[in-house]
Amino acid sequence: MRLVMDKTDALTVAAERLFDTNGYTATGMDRLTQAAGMSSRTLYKHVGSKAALMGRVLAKRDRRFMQSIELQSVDALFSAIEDWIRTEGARGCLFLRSLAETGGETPEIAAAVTAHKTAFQERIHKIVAADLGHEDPVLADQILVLAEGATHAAVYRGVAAVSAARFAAGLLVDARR
Amino acid sequence: MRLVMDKTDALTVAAERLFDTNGYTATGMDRLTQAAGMSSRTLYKHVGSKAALMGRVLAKRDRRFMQSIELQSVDALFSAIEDWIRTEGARGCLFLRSLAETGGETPEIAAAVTAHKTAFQERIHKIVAADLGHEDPVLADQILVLAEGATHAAVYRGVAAVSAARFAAGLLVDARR
DNA sequence: GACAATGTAAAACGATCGTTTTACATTGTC
DNA sequence: GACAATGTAAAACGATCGTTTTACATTGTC
Repeated sequence: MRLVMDKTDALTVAAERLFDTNGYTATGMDRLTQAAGMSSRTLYKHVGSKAALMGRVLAKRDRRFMQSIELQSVDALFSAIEDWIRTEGARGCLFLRSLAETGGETPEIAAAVTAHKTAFQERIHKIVAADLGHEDPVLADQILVLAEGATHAAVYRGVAAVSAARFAAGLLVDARR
Repeated sequence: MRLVMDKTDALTVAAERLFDTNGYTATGMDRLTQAAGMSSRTLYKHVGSKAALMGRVLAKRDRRFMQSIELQSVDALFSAIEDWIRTEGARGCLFLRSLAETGGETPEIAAAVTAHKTAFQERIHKIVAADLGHEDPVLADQILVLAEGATHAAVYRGVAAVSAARFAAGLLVDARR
């Protein structure tokens, strides 16, 4: 485990913030090099291209988000989503946004999004199974929709959207217990 | 009522398609003029700027979407969302996407998104009230989250996401009846 | 302390961005 | 049929895009 961030990590962190708040296409390489304190030559030697940088950003975000939802109950899931939104803000899912921004035609981005959403679905299935004591794919699909809805309704409704999702999820889980 | 589309309408239709499938920032004005069969001079005389064009596109999409959900039951709402996705595809809400793409800093877009989401929320409250026979803001918030979730989960789960939302919505409505 | 590796700053690449202008043709109206 | 309005095609505006190159400084290793 590294105790300090090297320059490449710092670049990824800075890039995630810029892409998230300003959009992938609208963020220029000069803003990225400047924010990372790195020359463009070094940036290109390390990551190869803007699309590859976004691939790293999304892979890292996937790890970070997935770690924050290593949970055993549906209620804890929505609590974690609320925490995430409180600290990170709510601008909609960065994965879906960057996929749509690029028309699904940037391979590094498309691959990262598929990997993340597959992992996210599987995680929700596991959380539902742990909560209920058995698998329930039907309920898991409902919880997935609520989680995605909380993330996106929060853009204009704030954490109230997550509270509504959490309460609804509780009712749906109880209906299946 | 006009029976044929004039050139400005054709431009808005073409622009909606291009912005929706390729993203707002990634779509250049030359692709727009070409798709609309219109010189750039005429385009600028009519709409003023790219941001203003997007404002028109979003205003028109708002009207079209809102007309498609003039309904009196929650079940019919999700049926309409499923129809919409079957004919239009699912790339996530164009309003939220263009807002995020521009960092919320393009006035024409920010205004159109606020107007749309306010109207959307109000419509869901009305649909819930019509279905239940009385107002229920708590249920309406839950339905809003499910609708937003269906829209975005459908990007990778297809219409199955809408079916899951529809079924969950039925349970939540029954719990309040 | 030689030297390869790795970094920097800055210019340059060709392409494309949104927008305006030029020069002219087509249209609709009195 | 004169003439203002409205259209076109195409060049041009300055800015910026992602990426590469040049010329040189700093670093780490034997």
